[in-house]
Amino acid sequence: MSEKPVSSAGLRRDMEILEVLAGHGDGPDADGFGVNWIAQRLGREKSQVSRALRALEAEGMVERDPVTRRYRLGWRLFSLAARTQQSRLVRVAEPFLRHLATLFDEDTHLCVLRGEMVLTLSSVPSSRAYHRIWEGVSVPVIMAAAGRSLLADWEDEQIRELLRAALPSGLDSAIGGEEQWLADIEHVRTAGYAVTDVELEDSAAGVSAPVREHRGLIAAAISVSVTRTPAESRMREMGAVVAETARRLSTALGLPPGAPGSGADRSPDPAGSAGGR
Amino acid sequence: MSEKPVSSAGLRRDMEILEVLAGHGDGPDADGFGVNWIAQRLGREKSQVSRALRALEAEGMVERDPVTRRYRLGWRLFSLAARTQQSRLVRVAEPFLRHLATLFDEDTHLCVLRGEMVLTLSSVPSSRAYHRIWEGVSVPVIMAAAGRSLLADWEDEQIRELLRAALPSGLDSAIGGEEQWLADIEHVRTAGYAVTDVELEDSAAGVSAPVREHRGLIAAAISVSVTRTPAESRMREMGAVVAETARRLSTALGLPPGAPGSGADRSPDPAGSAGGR
DNA sequence: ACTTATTTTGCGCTGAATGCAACCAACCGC
DNA sequence: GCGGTTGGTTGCATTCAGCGCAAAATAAGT
Repeated sequence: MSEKPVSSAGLRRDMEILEVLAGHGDGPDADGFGVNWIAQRLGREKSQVSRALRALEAEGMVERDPVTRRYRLGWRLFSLAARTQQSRLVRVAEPFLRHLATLFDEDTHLCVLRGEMVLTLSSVPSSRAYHRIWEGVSVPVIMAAAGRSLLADWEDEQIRELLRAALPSGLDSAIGGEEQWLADIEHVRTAGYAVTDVELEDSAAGVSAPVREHRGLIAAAISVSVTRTPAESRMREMGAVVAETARRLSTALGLPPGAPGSGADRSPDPAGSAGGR
Repeated sequence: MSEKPVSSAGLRRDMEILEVLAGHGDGPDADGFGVNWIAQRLGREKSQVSRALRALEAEGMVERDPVTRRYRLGWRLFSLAARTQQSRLVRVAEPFLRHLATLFDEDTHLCVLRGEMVLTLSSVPSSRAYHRIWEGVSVPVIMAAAGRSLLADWEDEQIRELLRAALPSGLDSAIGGEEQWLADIEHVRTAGYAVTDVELEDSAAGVSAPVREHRGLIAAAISVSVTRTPAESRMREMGAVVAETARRLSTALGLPPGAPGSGADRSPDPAGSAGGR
């Protein structure tokens, strides 16, 4: 009659504490929070919070600045998440891919970037008959429909470098020149998806959108290949849907609500003058 | 003298469970883990694990596949992890790592010191095929390529202490003796980077350089592992580039242009942070 | 259907978390 | 130096929540 004894009290308390520590935005955001502040915010006993925090620290869930005595989230959370993110990606993405595959009735793929190659992790085929199996196959990033989405966070300079290295011959016209690429990528940054016309023979055209993991980095891309190219407007429609799906997948992977385009901080050029090769 | 009332029992149990869920590599890696398997692996009561998992699920720390009934880490954990200090560091460092990875076409890592272990925060793989995933994994500081860079600000005496504690057997020759270490570290202080020959099997050799945060303290290290060892001179070239990149990253983190060697204040007693005991 | 494998639940008992208050330690202005 | 204020830890009796055992429920084979 009272309530459900669903979750244990101690755990709930710990989670509340972690949530407070995670919550940037209110209070002295500067760095970390003191015991008293947390206790007051949760309406709990100081002693309780103090002890809980010491336990959490012993486990590495939080860490304490030795000088300011303030707590913040610890390395253990990061470590746990980082080790699992990889395997989690495919599993969590599957229903999203299937949704798109049935919605458009086109082959839908999940791709990741490895070096300068795009690796297809999983595919959901359309209802139409045989398809080429892409799972486990790598193709050069400039050839893949998902390429533009996967590179969206790269510095323009790095992209140019990659393109110049990967476009030895006069293929420029075939897959679009450097400027076309940069324009496409800018489109990914603003609109959230990419539209490609002609690249690999098998997947003539397609739309793709970047998927971000918990840290906000682009971890993968959803790519829908289109066999018979529809009208331009239709492609854009599809792109918007794919982008939205990719965004929801990102959230399911733990990406916090903020910074969808990751416009947060385009960090300064790491290359600089270090040209030596 | 029986035991230490360090950490609470329930929390420790929960952490052990999470650690099992994060640890893919043994057991039915495929998808999550069942209650029984976890209980057996931890040597705990099934009932205990069952209840703990339900509580963790209610908090979103783990999630259960409704059909296979297996557990795996949940969105809440990832969401929290995204807001750690380490995540911020990773996000800022990523383009710098990528720059090095493409420049050398070698795996590039960002590592931090945690107690006497080196935790790899993020890795950017080279174009060459499959590599071991190091993200979220810790290795002893004496085994890591980044170790020398991370310890560069320590007092010689403390380094000796650490080495003596960490070198129980006759490994000295394998990874270089005390004096070799101190010489290497002195090299980091003067030249800004470290070169290591043979440590972990997987990352045979590499170069690394320390990254400093706004106060000038070493917060992390960039480490480029080299699979096929190139000539000595080439390694030194790479070292210089890595050091320069690390310095740019430091600046991006808020380090003022001055005091690159941070000879400013060799902090008197960092020993307080010593881990287990 | 039966048998096995896996997970959940009921329930006394014990140990660990709770809350209060006292205690400790900085920090601040004077 | 002193009293005051803020921030954090510790001692201790009470009490409640988690523990383990075993039995019930559920799923999965055969």
